[in-house]
Amino acid sequence: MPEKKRSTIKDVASLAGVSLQTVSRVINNSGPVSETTLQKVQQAILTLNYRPSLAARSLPGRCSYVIGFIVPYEVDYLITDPNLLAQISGADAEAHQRGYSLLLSTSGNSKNGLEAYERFVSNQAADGALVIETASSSEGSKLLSLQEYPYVSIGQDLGNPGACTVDRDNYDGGRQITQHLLDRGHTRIGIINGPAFGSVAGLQLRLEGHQQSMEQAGLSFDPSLMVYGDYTRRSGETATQQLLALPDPPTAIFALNDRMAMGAIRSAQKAGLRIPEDLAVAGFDDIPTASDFNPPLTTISVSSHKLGQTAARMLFQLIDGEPIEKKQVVLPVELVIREST
Amino acid sequence: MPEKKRSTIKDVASLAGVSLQTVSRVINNSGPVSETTLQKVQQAILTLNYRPSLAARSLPGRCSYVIGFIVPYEVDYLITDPNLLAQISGADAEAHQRGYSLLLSTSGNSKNGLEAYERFVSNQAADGALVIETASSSEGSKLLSLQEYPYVSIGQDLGNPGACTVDRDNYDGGRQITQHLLDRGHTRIGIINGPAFGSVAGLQLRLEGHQQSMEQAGLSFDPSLMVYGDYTRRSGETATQQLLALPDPPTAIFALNDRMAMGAIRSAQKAGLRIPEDLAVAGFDDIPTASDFNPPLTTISVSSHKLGQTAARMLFQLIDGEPIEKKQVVLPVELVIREST
DNA sequence: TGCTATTATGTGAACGTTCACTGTGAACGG
DNA sequence: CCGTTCACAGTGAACGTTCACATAATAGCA
Repeated sequence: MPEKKRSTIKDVASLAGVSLQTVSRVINNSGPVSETTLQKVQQAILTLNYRPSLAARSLPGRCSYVIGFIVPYEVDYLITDPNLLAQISGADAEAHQRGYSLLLSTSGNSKNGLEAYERFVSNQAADGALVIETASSSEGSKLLSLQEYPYVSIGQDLGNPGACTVDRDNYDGGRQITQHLLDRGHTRIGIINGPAFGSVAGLQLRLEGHQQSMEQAGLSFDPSLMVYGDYTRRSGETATQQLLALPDPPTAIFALNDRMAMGAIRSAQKAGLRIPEDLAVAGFDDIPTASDFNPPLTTISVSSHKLGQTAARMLFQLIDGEPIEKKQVVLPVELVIREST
Repeated sequence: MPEKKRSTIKDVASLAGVSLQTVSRVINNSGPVSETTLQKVQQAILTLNYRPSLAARSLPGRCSYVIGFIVPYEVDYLITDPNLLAQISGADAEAHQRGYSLLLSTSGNSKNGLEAYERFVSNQAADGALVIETASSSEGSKLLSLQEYPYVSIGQDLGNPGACTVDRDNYDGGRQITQHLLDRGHTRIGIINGPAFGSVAGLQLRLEGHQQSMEQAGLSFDPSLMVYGDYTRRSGETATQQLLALPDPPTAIFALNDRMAMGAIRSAQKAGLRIPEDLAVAGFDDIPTASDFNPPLTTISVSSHKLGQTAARMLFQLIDGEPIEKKQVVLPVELVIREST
């Protein structure tokens, strides 16, 4: 006979023959309980399949056992980012382990993206939030830090230099890709950058890594070999056409993300070039389809799952008020050499 | 001077000079309020930037203003599914519009995937849930329906034929792809199916659509032209090798998802075949990289955003206790013809 | 033995909101 | 002019949990 009402702490208490408070103590083991009562209570909890109500628990000013994950609205780019879900999943895994749940906000249909941030702060629906940083997210982060709301940025937080952030090592990635191309004998390396204006800090670092490698090899960075795209494959194609039309075209292209790299390859193939013999192409991010591409793409890989997990772990430190030794965490990246270079 | 405590309904009431209940009435417009008091209260709410506490609101047995989204744990396949996030985003948009938030559960690290389901039911953390149906999710759905927990399946709910489901029109998709290949003059069409055992109902429907088209054209479905993969690109490659090794190999391949189709193309190219001249290949799902592929993939497309949105809308009907006229909703699909056929 | 520290349990209030009532006046029909 | 109805506002309790405090029983020590 299934009960209509869910069992409450009261039911458990009366079944075990103890007071509410004792049951509460058992649940949170927040106080001394004798061995015998402990067992009685645990037995009762099991029998009734009792679970504390999240709402009631968070009411007395405590925590909500929920963390937020904010994905700023960015037309289609982010939503189709295959690595994003893995980041979310990583954060969820970490949250789950601590008995937390994950509240996702894609800050959907509201023109004013800030609404999503405000909800988190004043709703007290979540004890903290993870924020995917993009070109359009800095306002939101500023709002969070202003309210002293605990949050961790995934990516560079442009608005708040002192904020806690977790990011892949973009600098080292740019360095490694370039070094790899240099090792292959290339000296003229074309760059397909993101948008010229409003470019994200991550891309800037990739570029700096590139320059560093070039200079270390005694070469100088040639701005005439850099063109701009907008992350899409199509922009990678047109960018490549520009590069190949140069009087002295590059023998290798480093696209700052995989999609543009794929566009570059396609564009070059259409022009009759063989990859990698006539033109080497490398990307960045290692999206799942990078290995499926034709030819498979050399790129920079970082575990998105770990990225999310690390960020979540940091957020919990923040929530618990623990001191954070390192506010900016940079995750190591891995060069994945495939057939495109 | 920023207040430490968030403002409560009490603060609003005293500022507006009315009782708590009146404020509550304004918020939920659940009762008659005179024009003048209405304005006073609204003014006070604005001044204090007041937002009702979710926890307190859901405590008196009402709803939690949260819906869940359960993604069953499936090694890497689902997490890297680029369409999944769009579905989530669609559901979130719909939820957002109703003042709801979305609690995501990737049922992460718990071996026993059911834990995620139980949490939703007994925690009363969410008023209902959206469930991505996979081969491994039927147990969980059964648990939900047993507890009379409101939920909507995305995909076919194998465990509960009476459940509310939203799905793309797999049958029609299979039909359209096959018809398209027949129109191109192909009569021997190879099929790359999902796993032979534990295959999902969606795939079965795609196959039935295929058969229907074949029979309508006066052809019969040839089981010897069907091989099995496991959704991955690699399995598509080996499956294609099998098909091409046949004494009378097919001139076209219909892979039941895009990834396997990509594997098929790559495998055929390696064997020296031209796509689509020597072999036409079609997929299913229209993952973002399908158009980026080389050559771009002919496939079946459905708006994932809309899928999630429709499911959420249905869930809200369920939660509100509204009668559901159609429990199984099937979203129309679109044939996207690209260069691979 | 008596006095304090410790362990184990129970009691009442509080968290912020909504629900079921109760109480006003005013409008209306007879 | 009186009873009924309505529009509006307020009051107290309840939701399920935890917190601060009070109590009872045990143990430790002089």
